[in-house]
Amino acid sequence: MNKSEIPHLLRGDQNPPEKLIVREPLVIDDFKRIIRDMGLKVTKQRMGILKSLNQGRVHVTAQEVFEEVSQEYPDMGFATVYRFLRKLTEKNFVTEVRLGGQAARYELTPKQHHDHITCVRCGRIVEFQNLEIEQLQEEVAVENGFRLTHHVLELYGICGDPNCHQTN
Amino acid sequence: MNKSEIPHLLRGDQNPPEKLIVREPLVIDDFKRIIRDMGLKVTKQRMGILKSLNQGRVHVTAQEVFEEVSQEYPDMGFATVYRFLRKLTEKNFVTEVRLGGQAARYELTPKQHHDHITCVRCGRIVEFQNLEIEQLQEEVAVENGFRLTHHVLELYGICGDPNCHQTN
DNA sequence: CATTTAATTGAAATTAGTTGTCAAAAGAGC
DNA sequence: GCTCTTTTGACAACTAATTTCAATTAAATG
Ligand SMILES: [Mn+2]
Ligand SMILES: [Mn+2]
Ligand SMILES: [Zn+2]
Ligand SMILES: [Zn+2]
Repeated sequence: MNKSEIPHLLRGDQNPPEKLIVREPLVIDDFKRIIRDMGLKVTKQRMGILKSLNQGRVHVTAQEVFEEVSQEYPDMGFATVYRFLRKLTEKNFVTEVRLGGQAARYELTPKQHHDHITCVRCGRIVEFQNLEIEQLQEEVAVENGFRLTHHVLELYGICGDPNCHQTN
Repeated sequence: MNKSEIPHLLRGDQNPPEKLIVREPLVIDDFKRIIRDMGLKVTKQRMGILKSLNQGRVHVTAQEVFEEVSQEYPDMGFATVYRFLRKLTEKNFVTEVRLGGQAARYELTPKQHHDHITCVRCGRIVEFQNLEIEQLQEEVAVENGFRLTHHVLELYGICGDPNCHQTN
């Protein structure tokens, strides 16, 4: 990874930032538990999809999951990925992130709720948590006579990478 | 409109709420000015699209615009609506609102920036403005080494309409 | 007003992402 | 292993949006 991509270095901070959103990696047995908790059968395809979500990049598309799992199970179908991602999302084991009309991205739902800020130049996604904003959203809902169920907060901007600051 | 759909009445407020986001209706000459400002030719299709956006419902889909303009110009094509809405959006005369993977909705960009809260039961969309949240978004961006360009904040919940409170 | 020219149009094809269908394959309980 | 039900992959279908292209039209020019 290019050092210039790391904002805290550009800002001259002394220590690397703690990753804001903590993810405790899962093991094989966790995958099985997740699948059985949903009342579904454990299959190699489903195990592969969870394994793929659990390692490597965090916000992946169905396409990316498909490609990754296909390495191990070459005759897996697209539909299986979409179907299982949908189930996981319904049961909140996975969170769907939709960035501006593009393909949906998926991540294993971490303990802490968070939102995202995306670089419009390089596509880098940074996670953040802001309890003040969360609280204010509740207030806005009440003021308008709503009971809040969920929200989508996506920030877009230009990140600290010098490549992303080109004026063109 | 059903009285029970109006949150301020349910909350027992004395006066109807001022519409938070003010929209000064445009006239024919404004449409022409908008089109010419973009360096485009004035056509009856484009005039019809702007007229449609200017009257009636605020957050409309391309489909809805197409249907409305088709009444007057029955042989207008879909592509014309999409093309012009895209141009208008690029030039910020129109704002695209995307609610959860559905078809994009469009509105003439009003003077004041605002966000939306949508009822997950009846689909009603209410506009709001919260400068505190806007400010906090800026701070979040800076903290993460970003220069903020824009954001998407969509709240979802259950509105004041009794029909929307059914526990089913 | 007529001529010219480049922009715009509608129809249809195309794309991207996702969902539905269905017969064959494969888990899970016995 | 046998049975029953779920799950699967292939492929069709679907939705929203975009692209292509020949015909039409706005508008600049004289
Ligand atoms: Mn995330
Ligand atoms: Mn609005
Ligand atoms: Zn960047
Ligand atoms: Zn409602």
